[in-house]
Amino acid sequence: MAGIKDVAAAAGLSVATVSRVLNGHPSVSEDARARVTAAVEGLGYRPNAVARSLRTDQTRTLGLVISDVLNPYFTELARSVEEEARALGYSVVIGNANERPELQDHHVRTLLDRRIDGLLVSPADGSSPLMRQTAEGPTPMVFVDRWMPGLDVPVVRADGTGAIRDLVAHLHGLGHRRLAIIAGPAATTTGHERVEAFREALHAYGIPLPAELVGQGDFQADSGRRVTEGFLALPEPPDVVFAADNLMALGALDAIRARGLAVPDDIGLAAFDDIPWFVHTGPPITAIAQPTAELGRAAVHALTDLIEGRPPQSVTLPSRLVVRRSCGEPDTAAPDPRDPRSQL
Amino acid sequence: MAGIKDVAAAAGLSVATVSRVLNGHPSVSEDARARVTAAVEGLGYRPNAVARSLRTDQTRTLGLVISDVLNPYFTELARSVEEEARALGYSVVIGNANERPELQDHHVRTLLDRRIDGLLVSPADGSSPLMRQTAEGPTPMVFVDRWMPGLDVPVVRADGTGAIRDLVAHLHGLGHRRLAIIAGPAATTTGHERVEAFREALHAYGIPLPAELVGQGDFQADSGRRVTEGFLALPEPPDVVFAADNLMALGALDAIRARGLAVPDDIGLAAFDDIPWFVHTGPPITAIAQPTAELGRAAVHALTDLIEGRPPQSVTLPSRLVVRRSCGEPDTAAPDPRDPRSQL
DNA sequence: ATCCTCCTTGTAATCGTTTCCATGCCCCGT
DNA sequence: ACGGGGCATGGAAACGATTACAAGGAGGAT
Repeated sequence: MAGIKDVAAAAGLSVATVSRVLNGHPSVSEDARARVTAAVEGLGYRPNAVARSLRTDQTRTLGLVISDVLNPYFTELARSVEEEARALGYSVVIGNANERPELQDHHVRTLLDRRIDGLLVSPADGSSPLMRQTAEGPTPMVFVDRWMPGLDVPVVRADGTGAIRDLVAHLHGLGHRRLAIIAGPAATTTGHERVEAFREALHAYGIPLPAELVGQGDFQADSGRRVTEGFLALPEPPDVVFAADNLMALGALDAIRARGLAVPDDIGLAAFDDIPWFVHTGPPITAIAQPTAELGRAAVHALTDLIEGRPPQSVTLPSRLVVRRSCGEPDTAAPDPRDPRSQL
Repeated sequence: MAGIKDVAAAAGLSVATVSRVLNGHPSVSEDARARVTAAVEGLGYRPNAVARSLRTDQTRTLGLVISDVLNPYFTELARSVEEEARALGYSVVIGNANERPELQDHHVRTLLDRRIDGLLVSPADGSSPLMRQTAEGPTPMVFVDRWMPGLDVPVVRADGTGAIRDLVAHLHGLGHRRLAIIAGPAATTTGHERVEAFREALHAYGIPLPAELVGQGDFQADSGRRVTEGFLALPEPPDVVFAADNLMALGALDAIRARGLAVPDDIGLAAFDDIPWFVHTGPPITAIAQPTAELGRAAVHALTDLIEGRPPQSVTLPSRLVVRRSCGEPDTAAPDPRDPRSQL
């Protein structure tokens, strides 16, 4: 493969000049610029990014470690991160932790070894020592969606409390009183925050959240199924099940159907995280939508700010309730025929 | 950040010995090994992968360029590729082409610049000059799912003809005679192959496939919606619409509902590519399932074979029909309560 | 005791860039 | 005419690892 030396030889110039042309250095003659351009063209030369990175100590690459690629929420987050990063001249390398702390650490280590310029993490685990250490290390880092408290790392996330209050109001308006939640892992911020927000919102209506109506899930469909089976086996099953993420909601839907029950007539279902498919399920699922794409963009900005020496900004964006039919007929007489999420 | 020199100094040895220890070179004393290990531990040293790559001319990284991350089929493919690659000691960098040839080229170029050891591509476009050029270049390459004819590049893919025949038989058995298809872009292999297989399968039953029943989509939901609206506006609309991928099927479902029609009573719907959500739609959608995870694994093996100098193997795996309820009640009296896809 | 071999270690070249510094040149002001 | 200040260019030193080659030392065979 042709190197910069070959270009220099072909252009009859030194490698220094070729490098200057390639990097748009001002102090280079028109003539030299033209000769180099021609030689580059002729040889099909492409600079070796590895060598360049070694020398300049920057890779123009961002790392993104997410907890589960198969979760459409994270997929969309990843897409938006990549798009924004590309617009700013960075590449993105994604590491999928699969909700497993040791895999998460593996990816963090690998990315650090590769000398990425910055790291975007949605921690699968509340207490990874590697993460603490990384946060204190020289590589810029930003948390997105989930975070770890007590670290001096900017956080970009959505706040669900308002939307959860709206959801509870909606459910209460529909006459539901016995409400259950499938929680995420307690080790994640999103895992317990959503439960607490739910509990508080219920409290405002004087509704308690007893322990038997709080199921412990792990953000995967199977756990939603399992927890829901438990709810349904209760002497007094809940009126509505609220799943703390979309995958567990799907599992819950499975469990309800397997039991021969109908949504929403026999039991209601709502989910945190709205995904395009929720429009098409039977029935369409009421959900809390995060501004996923904006989160991705904001995270990239916070990270590049950090990398390029500007003061970074933690961001918290609001989520919003999207009412569909899985908890009973909505209050509005005529449901909007063009659901905003039906635009895939 | 600590470098190999610091380790050497701390251990009282030369960098050469340190490097040897790090790479498991046999000829190094127990004593040296221990001193180096201690120094590495003490300094928290991690080798700089960039420098290593420059010297050894290998990055232990694979590139994967797919057409659309938001398509669950590709997401799962990516996941399986990453897992298998990791098991073999490689990292994976994903490039999302978003079905746009110029973006695809951008990612291919970036990956090549980064000197990845091998490239896995599902071309968004049948005729990218860059792709031809890359195929002839020194970087090992393998096509997965889609491919470009006329290039000496191994192909790992699923064959849908058998399953499409099964689908047509199923539809015919249900009494459907007027069958339409939403095709993918003609520039992709999967785009036209599926139409041809469909046409042939119909032919075996003496059913024609007139031009007005072949809609031109682009593998995105919107195109499915648009094409289906066209079908429904026909003087004689089809009995069943077969979408060549899952996203277009979702668009079709939208269009049908928007028209106030019911699936399968008013019109049937089937899709190529089975995804977990098809179990939960109203009604569950009959689809053709590809062995996605196996495809990913096989692709990684073919690529690493090429990289490591073994003879690579093109692989074609069969797809299979998964009958659900979107084309009418299945023939079997009692539908299987445990749909295989309900395991997310 | 001498020589040969094997094992361990160190010195230094190398990978492909960027960039500091020195050099030569041209042009301008005096 | 001469000095000085750009400007364009080239030579060579990094960046942090791997590895070819050389060399020193221990130990066995003669």
